[in-house]
Amino acid sequence: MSTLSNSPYHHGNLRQTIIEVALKILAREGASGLSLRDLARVVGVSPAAPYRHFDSRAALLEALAVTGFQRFAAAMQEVVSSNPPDPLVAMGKTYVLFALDNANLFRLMFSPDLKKDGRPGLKMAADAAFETLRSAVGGDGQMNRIKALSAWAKVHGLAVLILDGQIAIRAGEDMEALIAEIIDSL
Amino acid sequence: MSTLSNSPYHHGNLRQTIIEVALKILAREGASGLSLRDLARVVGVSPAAPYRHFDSRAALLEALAVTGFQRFAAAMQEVVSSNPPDPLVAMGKTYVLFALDNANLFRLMFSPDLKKDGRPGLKMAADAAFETLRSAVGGDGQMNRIKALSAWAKVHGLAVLILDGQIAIRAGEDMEALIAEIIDSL
DNA sequence: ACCTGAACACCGTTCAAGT
DNA sequence: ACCTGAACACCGTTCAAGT
Repeated sequence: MSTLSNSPYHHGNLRQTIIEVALKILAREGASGLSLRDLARVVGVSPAAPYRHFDSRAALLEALAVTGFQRFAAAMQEVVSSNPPDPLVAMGKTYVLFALDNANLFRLMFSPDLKKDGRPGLKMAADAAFETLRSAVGGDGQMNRIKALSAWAKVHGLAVLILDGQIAIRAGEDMEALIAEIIDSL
Repeated sequence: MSTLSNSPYHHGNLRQTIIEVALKILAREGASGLSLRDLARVVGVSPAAPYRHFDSRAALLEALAVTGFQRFAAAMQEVVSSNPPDPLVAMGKTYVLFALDNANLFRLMFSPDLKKDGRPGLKMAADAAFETLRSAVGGDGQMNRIKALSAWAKVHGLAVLILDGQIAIRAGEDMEALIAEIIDSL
């Protein structure tokens, strides 16, 4: 049971609170706008407090990215479970829409700075998420490696280019329809 | 003619010197490892000196990214000029190899933080580079918009996934051969 | 066990002042 | 015109000290 104390962070929930607030700031400002000191200020805690729960800023970002991969994997699982007529196409659309709906989180998941640190938890979460993809797509042996990589590259590239604003919508065009047209050619 | 003075930056070449040194640091450390103060130290100038030539750190990064898009466009022009049997495939391979050979520069060119600032020079350089692509590929009207975007997404996605280490090489496999196999299916 | 306060070594940026 | 020196408001991180 939670107490009515106004210093609830002695009760072990600071870590979770930090992650939740950080996810909100990330969604609004992007990773570069997420500072540990500012985060501590928002949460109402001293600048040193987050270090009880995360080794470093990079460790916090890793935790956020891991959350992102888990949500991503869940979205993929869900669309597969719904037994769509063409699973590959359905997953491709979900992949791109997830990126658009979680733009800054998606960018963090593939951030080179995070990868540079070689954090093992991130790679594990990413591998787990993509294993979900692989098993759904190649589980029956219908696709070879080259075809699977081609499909992945196309879907991922589409997501990244739209996020970057490189693929812009034209007058009278609908982004979801455009995505569907491109993914349908898988 | 250059002087033998040991303070050559009164002669108007500090801007160019900064860009050259910054490109080297970028290649080694990535954008997050490029600090203006460190850069000034390496060049042998005060921390405020770069501000005579660049409005901000973001303005310097933009200049580097613009240089990147110019080199990228030049690489694309060159491969088209060599009249390859299949221009689309040849450009695709050059696209991916450029990304691998200039990893940190390529990442900067598509950096969300840079885009976030809405710097107009960056968008112009990017548009010019991709116009080169478009005119080479769609100039004869053989490709429609969907096919062109599909090819672009696939090539760009392949580059990004390899850079991120998501597409790893297997035993006895050669990365260039793998790229060729994937691009050949364009 | 968990958090605070103060400190250290950095940043990006500005601005008066020097040549 | 171009650069310096010093300052300001920030960082991430560490560490002794408090409860």
